[in-house]
Amino acid sequence: MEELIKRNFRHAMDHDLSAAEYEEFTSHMFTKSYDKKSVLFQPGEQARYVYFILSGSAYSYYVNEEGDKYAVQFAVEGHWISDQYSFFTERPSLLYVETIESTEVLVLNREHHSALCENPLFGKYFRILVQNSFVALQYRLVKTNGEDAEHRYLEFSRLYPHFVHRIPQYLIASFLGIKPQSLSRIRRRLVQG
Amino acid sequence: MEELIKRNFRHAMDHDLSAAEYEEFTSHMFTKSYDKKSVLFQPGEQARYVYFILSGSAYSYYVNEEGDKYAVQFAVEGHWISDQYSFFTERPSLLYVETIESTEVLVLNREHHSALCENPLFGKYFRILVQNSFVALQYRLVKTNGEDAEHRYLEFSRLYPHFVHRIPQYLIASFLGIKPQSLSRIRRRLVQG
DNA sequence: CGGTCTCTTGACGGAGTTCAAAGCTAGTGG
DNA sequence: CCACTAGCTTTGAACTCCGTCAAGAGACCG
Repeated sequence: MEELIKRNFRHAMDHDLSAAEYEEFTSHMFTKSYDKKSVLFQPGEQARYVYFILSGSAYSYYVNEEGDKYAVQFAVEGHWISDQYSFFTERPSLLYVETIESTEVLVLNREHHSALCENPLFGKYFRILVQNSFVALQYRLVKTNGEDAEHRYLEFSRLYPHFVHRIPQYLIASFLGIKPQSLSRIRRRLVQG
Repeated sequence: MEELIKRNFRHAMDHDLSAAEYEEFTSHMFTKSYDKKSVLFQPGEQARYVYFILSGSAYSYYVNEEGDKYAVQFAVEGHWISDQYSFFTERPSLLYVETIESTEVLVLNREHHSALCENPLFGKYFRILVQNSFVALQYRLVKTNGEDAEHRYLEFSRLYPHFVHRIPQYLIASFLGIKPQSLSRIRRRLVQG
């Protein structure tokens, strides 16, 4: 777990956490374990926590009025996940967050998040996380809007190769905005011709 | 212009700018005028400025490899516009920003933006702006992904009623991810049936 | 008044959905 | 350790929405 967090800081900010910094950073978080397919929170509730995944995987998704499910974000070891909208505005979440596999997370609540942000190092770290979320979302909008499903799938495979064989196809389909049947057909086309 | 900015602060943060604060906020910005259809910056360039619109309107958009154009954001008086990704990361922009009408803007560059952020009041203001951008983008993804074009258009009309009769239809179509012909047919259906 | 830009309308085609059913696979309990 | 089941993936056929191509009608500006 220590190595995972330090690597995350190195990757996001080119900064090696000292022992004291690591201590401060993790002092108010606690670990929690979930079975597969556990719901961490749902629409209506506030997202009171952000979760750092230590092992396993989770995803956030939305269900529209017709009952169709659409994945918003996938997260594996070393990723953060939550509904940032709800977490920051304290308004009810629009999203579910649910584990895919059996998963262990570090939990951070809003008060401790704010407290950590008083330290410029951690403030900057969390600002970069928000910025990265924004960038990923805009990139997704820009690169997938107006492309057909095959392009979207190829782009997804290129960006997240480690997800392709780890996340169930019906979830990838819901991320791409298509039905599992369509993704199955696309994959067949790509293999055959 | 003064009223526009003060209203913006009131709306974003419930804060009434004092004369001194207003002075500090605007001291390093300058105004600039553009004809309609002027390009403020394009892909490849860095977005070195953020623009606050005093009068007129502008939008950001993306052009894919096939040459199709997709609007990302519209902005009228009292809105900010830029490519935040490029502005914050200093990497080349993915987007165009272009005026729709003849438009007057306040211009703020990165150095002065950083300087303003040293003041906690303005730091918070700009953090809220980024947060709002993120929220709007996620909301758009969540509310339009998987809906048909008619739903997307109705949602757009509901969220931005003032845009519907001010932004040309072919730009609204490009925002919705459809062709102008399709939007025309959708509008006819809505009026008739 | 002529030219360009925008919006409308029609006919056809293609990508993705829906409905339905069958094959796989992994996890569970006997 | 096997058998069964529930959930995931694949496949087929009919249908729907939107895109493409093409052409015409308005609107705006010089």
